[in-house]
Amino acid sequence: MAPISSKTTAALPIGELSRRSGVNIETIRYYERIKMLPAPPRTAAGRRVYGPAETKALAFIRRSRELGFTLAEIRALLALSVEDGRATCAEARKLAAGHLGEVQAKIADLQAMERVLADAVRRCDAGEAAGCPLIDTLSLSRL
Amino acid sequence: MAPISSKTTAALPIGELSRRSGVNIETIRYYERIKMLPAPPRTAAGRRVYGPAETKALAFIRRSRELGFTLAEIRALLALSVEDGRATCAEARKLAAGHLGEVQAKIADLQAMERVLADAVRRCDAGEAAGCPLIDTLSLSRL
DNA sequence: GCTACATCCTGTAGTCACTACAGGAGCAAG
DNA sequence: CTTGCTCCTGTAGTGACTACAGGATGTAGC
Repeated sequence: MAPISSKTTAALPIGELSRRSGVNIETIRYYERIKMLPAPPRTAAGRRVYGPAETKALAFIRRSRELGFTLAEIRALLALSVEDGRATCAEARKLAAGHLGEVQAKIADLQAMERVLADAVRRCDAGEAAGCPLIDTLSLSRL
Repeated sequence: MAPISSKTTAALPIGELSRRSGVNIETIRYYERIKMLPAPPRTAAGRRVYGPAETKALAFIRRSRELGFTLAEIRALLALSVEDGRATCAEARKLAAGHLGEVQAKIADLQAMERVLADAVRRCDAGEAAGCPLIDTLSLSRL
């Protein structure tokens, strides 16, 4: 069995954290600048040293970004993640439900685009009479 | 019957063009600045006057934006729309097919997000044992 | 100790497609 | 003539990064 505190994430330089988290070095520094991530301790020479806390926060941010949350939303979620209790969870649920609605709306938008595009491409392949069906599709506006 | 050349779009000031096209005034001027739209003639006092050609170009751009094309892609499509011929149409088809692929990929991404979000919200409603299922979902990374 | 080379630092500017002013001029109606 | 609208230019801000420039530091081999 692995020891309780395995030292694999004990103290990482930014490059190693970047490699492990899949988050760009520049992006990590950017998160620090805009106060999404706490400023980590530094070596005598001024290099950042990341511990488990920062590593976890970054993983949280990355995961949230993958789910499409904005940085503003993630800031709120991060604040909620340190507290706990029923009210906190309800707050988080509300944020996520709102975001879920936006995701679903965006899917619907994209599916509408997909239908029109697929149809135009198909008509292009079918080789219609006059002109290009694709250009024609873009030219007609329903106004 | 309406006369062959109805004068409804003969010469519009920018505000009217904006209202009819649904494109923001600032956006129309922005398109002119980045050369997406040709610079229209001006009145003696320097005000823009839009004719049918500009109106059509703007409608083309708007329609293309609604279908998710980038301005760079639209620039290419606009160039193609003035030419014609089989090669031109094939070129347009290629652009649209590429874009269609991107749209489909984005839909797949969003659907993956949707699944995870919907599941997390559902588990939140179910009132699980320890902690908030939503925060937990965001905390665990598969790395 | 010296030389490469990798990694890190700060700070600034660029990306995309707008959007929002500030500060001023022109025009139409009452 | 004043009120209020539309229009003009030019600049700066948005979100979420990304890409340098120009320099300091760390590490490995000789």
